[in-house]
Amino acid sequence: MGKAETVSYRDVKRIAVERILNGIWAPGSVLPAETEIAKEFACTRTTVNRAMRELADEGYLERKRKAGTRVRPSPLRQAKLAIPLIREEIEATGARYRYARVSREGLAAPDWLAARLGLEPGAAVVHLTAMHYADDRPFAFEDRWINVAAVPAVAEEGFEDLGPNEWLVQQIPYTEAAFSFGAVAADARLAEFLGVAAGAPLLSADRMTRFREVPVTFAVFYFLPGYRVRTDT
Amino acid sequence: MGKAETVSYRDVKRIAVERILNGIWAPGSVLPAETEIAKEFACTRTTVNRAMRELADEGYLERKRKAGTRVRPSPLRQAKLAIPLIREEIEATGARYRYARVSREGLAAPDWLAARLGLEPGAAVVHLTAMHYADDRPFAFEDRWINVAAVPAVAEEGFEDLGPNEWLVQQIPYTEAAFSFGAVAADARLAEFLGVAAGAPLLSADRMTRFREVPVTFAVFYFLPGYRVRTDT
DNA sequence: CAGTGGTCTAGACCACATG
DNA sequence: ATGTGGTCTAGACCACTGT
Repeated sequence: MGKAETVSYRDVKRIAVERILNGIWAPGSVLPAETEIAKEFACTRTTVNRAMRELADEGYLERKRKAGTRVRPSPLRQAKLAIPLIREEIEATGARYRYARVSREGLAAPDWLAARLGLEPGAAVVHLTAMHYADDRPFAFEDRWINVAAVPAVAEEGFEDLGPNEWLVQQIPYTEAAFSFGAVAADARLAEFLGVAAGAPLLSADRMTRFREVPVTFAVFYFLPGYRVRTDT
Repeated sequence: MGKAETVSYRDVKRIAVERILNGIWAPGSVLPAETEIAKEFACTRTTVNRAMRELADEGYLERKRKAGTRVRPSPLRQAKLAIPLIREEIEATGARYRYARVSREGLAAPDWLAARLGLEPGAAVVHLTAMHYADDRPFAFEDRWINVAAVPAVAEEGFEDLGPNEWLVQQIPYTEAAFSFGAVAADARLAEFLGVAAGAPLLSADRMTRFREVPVTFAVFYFLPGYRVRTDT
């Protein structure tokens, strides 16, 4: 009658989550062994294993050999952030994106930057500032430093037309990045460029990027008051 | 001579990432079919499949049935955020955590809240405000609304000693949450509680929580200037 | 030591999307 | 129509770790 032919790992996941939510598998308690569950569901252990592995990834379960699988006493809270790629973010709203370079300068890394990136003091860097507009309204101000040793071609690039992010993605597509978010008050320069009052609260987003452990770039974006970063979920 | 006995999906992943970073498998290009790769690595397709599936999860690859596996033209940037559980965050720094309720009030949901949570207008809610201290210095101000229908026991709870987050986790351990971050200026009340000047830039973190689609709670946390949220990576 | 999860193999069928 | 990934089965050996 039913259409059940084979049991999918999705089925196992669904039912397992149901049991966790219902408290049938209570927080902290140990689940039956994979072989047991496989027997109950009439599927192979491989299938159960995949289901349980994913549930562990998702923060529901904790697994240890010999000790077994247990329901996380307090659920692991994790959220995925989609990284704001400014151009796409603006165009997704239907607005027209515009980039404008403010300044570009090659110089020796100041101490704070060298310390932050782990560069030798005085290493060559390029300092770049730029504005991003949505339909000609200010959207974000970018303040970026690029490690010349990591991307020698940056010495020849003026960034007049192409934003540094898009340029860098062409040069070094795959990098590791660390982010942080905070609130800062607009100083006179930021206030002018963003068209807000001095002291206005801005969301600042730092981004540190490495390629094979080598620091590539450190960028700070300042967003207009009211802008929010959201999780996908 | 070598110790190679079997090929692990980790080996496949490692080598695949290496090839992507080296440009051997260039952005946008199509990889050989799983059966081909399995032949090359002298392992089963199952093993290749797991490696490729995880690399797709991690943002390196894009997979489609028939079309095959290709290297993401521009890498998918995603970051994992560990959710700030204030008590743990404070205690992790070695500071002493202290919670203090500011106010608690049962009332009908105001329109903006009903709209935001998807409640019927006038639904019963509890409004709670509280302070979180680190070593008796202000750390964050919490402004929270709880849907009584989702957690009837909240009607009996005063939150004098136990913070709402910890209480809620006991009541409903497994929930779905959506977050957003932004910058706001401290109003007079926030300035007083946090010990900063009015207008100071504060990081605000919203958190909307549901259980089986039912809205449970909406909370906003305001953090002192200087506070930053970081990704794990 | 012994039990549990971690992983690989070998083979099969299926679903989907492209041409 | 056909090729590619998606998934399941059945069985095996191994690695870790609690007792």
